[in-house]
Amino acid sequence: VITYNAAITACGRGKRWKPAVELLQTMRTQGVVPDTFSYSAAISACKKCGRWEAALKLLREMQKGGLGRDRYCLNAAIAACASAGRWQPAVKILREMETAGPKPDVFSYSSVIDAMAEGGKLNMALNTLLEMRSNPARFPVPNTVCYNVVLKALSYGGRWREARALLREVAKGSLESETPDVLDYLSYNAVIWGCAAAGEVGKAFKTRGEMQDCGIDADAFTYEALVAACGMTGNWEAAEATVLTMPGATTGGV
RNA sequence: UGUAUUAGA
Repeated sequence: VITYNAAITACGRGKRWKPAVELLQTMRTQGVVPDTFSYSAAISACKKCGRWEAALKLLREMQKGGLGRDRYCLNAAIAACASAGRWQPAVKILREMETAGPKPDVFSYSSVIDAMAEGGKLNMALNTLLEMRSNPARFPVPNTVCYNVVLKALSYGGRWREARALLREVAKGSLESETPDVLDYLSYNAVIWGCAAAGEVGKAFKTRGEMQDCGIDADAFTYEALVAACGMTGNWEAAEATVLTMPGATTGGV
């Protein structure tokens, strides 16, 4: 079984959902019974290819076969809906988990928030995040991924002010409580891109400064955003100056 | 052996 499961996972990594699903059938003809590991890997393979319906079908198949559906399978199914922007089935699975178990974890919520964001329900995604934060007795504490999903959606949805406000609020909060940083380079890059895309060059650079202040290194994606922002306003001198601040810029030749 | 953001070309 473990060998088959590893093969299904490998199909997923290669974005080959069909062979992944077919392997489940192959197992049975070989007298090997697929387990929850097999299904979570196969559902995830569907997710990687945008096949949310195939993913939900596998979930139904598990139930029909009397195989208990665990968190991994349900979370993978929510993620499959998220990648395809189908927020409604994602929410439905989450609600079922809330009422009938297994109790949703932070993976379930980050995925469902992503589903809302990808499905254009940005306010719903934001509210879910805020709800998690305000009710730690009922919900898992939102982690980096939960914030990143919302920050990215706000940023790329043109709501860079809110994205920056949330970013700064979270940064301040983790500073005050001395908790390890919840934000990472993805959080900052998303907001920097959001500012850049809106032509808010100053805010983009300011956000990069805050990124440095909390010890996160700018990467190629960060510089790309900053240069794009300068380019948008036609400020080629600033763009060039930014390029020259990149590590290795003076040794790589320009 | 299995699940979430990982980028906007």
